[in-house]
Amino acid sequence: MSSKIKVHIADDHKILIEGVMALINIEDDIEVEGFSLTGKELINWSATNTSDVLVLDINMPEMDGIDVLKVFKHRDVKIKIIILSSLSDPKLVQEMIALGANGFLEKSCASEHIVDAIRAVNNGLQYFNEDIKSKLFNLYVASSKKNSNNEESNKDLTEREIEVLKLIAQEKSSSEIADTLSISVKTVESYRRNLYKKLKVKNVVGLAMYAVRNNIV
Amino acid sequence: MSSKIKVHIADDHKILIEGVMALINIEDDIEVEGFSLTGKELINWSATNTSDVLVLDINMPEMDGIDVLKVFKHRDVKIKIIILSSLSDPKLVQEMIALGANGFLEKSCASEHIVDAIRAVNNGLQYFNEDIKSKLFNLYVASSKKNSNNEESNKDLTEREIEVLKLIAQEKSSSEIADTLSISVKTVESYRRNLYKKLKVKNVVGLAMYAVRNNIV
DNA sequence: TATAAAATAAGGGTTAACCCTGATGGATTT
DNA sequence: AAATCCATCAGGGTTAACCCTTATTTTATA
Repeated sequence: MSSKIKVHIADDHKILIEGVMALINIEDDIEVEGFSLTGKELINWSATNTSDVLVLDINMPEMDGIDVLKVFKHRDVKIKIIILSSLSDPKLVQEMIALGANGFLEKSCASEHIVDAIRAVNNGLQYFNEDIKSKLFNLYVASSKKNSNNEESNKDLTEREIEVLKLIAQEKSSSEIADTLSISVKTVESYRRNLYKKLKVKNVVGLAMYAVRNNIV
Repeated sequence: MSSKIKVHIADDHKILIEGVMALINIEDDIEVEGFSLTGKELINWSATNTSDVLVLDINMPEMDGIDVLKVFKHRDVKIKIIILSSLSDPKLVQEMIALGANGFLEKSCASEHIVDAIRAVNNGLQYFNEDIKSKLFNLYVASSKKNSNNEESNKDLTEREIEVLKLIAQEKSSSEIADTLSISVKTVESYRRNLYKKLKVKNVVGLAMYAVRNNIV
């Protein structure tokens, strides 16, 4: 094997750090590079140091794991991140994924999963336990259905109204739309009014939101 | 038990219908109500009949399963739908979920899964085999990261600009935003101008599109 | 400490959006 | 034949959006 996978651990509980270190030190392809006890310490560490994988506790005082992820994302820190958390709120997990987390482990999960997770993310894979996958999957299904329900309730738009809406969503003004469709500006304004009424929105922003949410682009 | 779960089967292969019927008839809480050999037959059937659960093959000649889902959705047909397919392209599965599918089974899966799936969707649950869940999960993670990458490329929006953008996306006017944030209309207009420049959009429609695409709502 | 960036605000102007009313010819449906 | 619905257009009005410039205070960072 070329070289060991370097792991940094961030948690405000010394006992957890030591536990994880013990688990990792059994393996001969992984080593603990160091640890941080607070978010700030971690940020400082990251300014001049790096590792292959970061095991990050989400609940830390002052600056928590989410804040750390934001800073890392902003500074484009290249490190694989495994989140450790005691609870698995899917919304939170969703946010952490968006912020660049590569894996997620509940603290209650079997301890040997940590080394599997480390190897997985180090190889560019994602690592989420089944429970999280199921919860996120349900969220995902729910949102897919919600989006498509909206889609259905607007079939009463006419062809021309949809054309105009499409052009509005392309940031065109009424006069530009009139030119494009070779009709008068007044006609375009009529369609706008119909769209406002039919879609029950207050202004052009509502039209744009509707258009993008229903893929009329 | 109150009454049996009624199942309708739609597939252009008689042999598959008979196989599924055989599997179902073993169970004493499920019964086959009938079957359709084409999409059109199924649509006609649905006009005057119903069942609790529909087992729907996605590959049928003329009118395929997707078309059927669209018609059902449009007519707001209330029936739980389990998709049967030989291949599990995640994009396709995604579309079917959006169109109202409640479960998904690969034809290659163990045959006893079909009755589990029927009971699950009849109880209002989703039923997807693990393989599909994993594939969709990966899609989901990928899209979350992509969205957040966009978000990053314009991280130069200030806190206040994001607040204003959020309110704009809620169809609020500059004066309403000024009230909400307890600042002057002129200040709000300053933020608008900054947003136009930073996001390189022409008008408020561009702002709305950006907001909804980056989940700033 | 100096410099930059963010949040705040104003004056003053042009244009596009938005609202109301009303109208006509053509297509479809009853 | 009557009633809708659609696509089209107009007059005339109010307000909000949009564009330019400038400037102060606070906060963050080099």
